[in-house]
Amino acid sequence: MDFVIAAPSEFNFELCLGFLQRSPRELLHRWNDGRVRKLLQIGDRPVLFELQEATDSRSTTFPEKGIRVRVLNTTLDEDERAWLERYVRAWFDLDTDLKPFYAKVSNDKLLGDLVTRYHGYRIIGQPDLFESLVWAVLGQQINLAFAYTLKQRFVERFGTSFEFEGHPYYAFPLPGAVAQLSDADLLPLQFSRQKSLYTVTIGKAFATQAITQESLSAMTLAQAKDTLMQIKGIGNWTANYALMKTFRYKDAFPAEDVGIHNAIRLIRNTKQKPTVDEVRRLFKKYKGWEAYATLYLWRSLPS
DNA sequence: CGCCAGGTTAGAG
DNA sequence: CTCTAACATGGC
Repeated sequence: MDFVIAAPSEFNFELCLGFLQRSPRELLHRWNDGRVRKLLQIGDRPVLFELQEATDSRSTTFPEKGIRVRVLNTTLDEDERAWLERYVRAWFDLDTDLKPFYAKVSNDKLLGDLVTRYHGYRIIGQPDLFESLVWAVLGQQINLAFAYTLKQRFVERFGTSFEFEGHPYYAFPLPGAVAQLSDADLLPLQFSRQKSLYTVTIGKAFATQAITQESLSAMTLAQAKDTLMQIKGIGNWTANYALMKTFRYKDAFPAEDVGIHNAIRLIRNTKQKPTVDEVRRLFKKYKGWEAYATLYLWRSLPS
């Protein structure tokens, strides 16, 4: 079965696909020839779907810009189809109107050129809060390539997989499984003791429902951030990263992020990186769009 | 080899 | 409250 999801004109599928193709170690989706495939669980059923750009301006049966969704391994009923459509819309942040952001920063010193060059680039979300938080912890204080190595080992070892046409499709490890892990499981994957502790702590917080995605989704950004930061290992950077990627708060951004700092340094062509306080001051002019300012700065970084 | 990496915490001052 | 050391190892 397949269907098309309409996308706004400020959407560039290729750029967004580029983000998903960042690391050859990524196991949570596969890509090939302009298409991306991902495994989800609907209830207890594996659902494997494929996305590709849907552009056919000659047709009047679907919009000029859109994403074609094909479900590969099963058939969905109407409720499930609607659920998958919402998932994809959220994944690619299709419901955000970027016009006000572009208008705001079109002449900005840092972002002006970037929003022209990467017009239609959107925040690829991480719809699952647990996955968002653990991935952020893996990325703390190490280079992204190594973070992907850790994630690959973690997902291979503790996630579940579903085979289709000879390829495995992985799902992220569930909190219940992660809560039962220890240093003995994670240090061999080259987690630091700190990452090991933080990962298991987050697993326990979700497994015991001390934290639930549902309860956080009802909070304000400040409330959600405070709640998350009570968990050991989740600081301001991690909380904001997850809130930006999972709940898509447009005003969330990880001010401590070294990628933001380096992007600003490179655009300004200066030797010194800005301080966190300076970044916060700079970002005041992006009020309401801090998450997107962050995205475009990240995109500006070399490879 | 040396410096840096999509930070956070605990402890000192 | 602010500042600093420790974490821990790959990537380049």
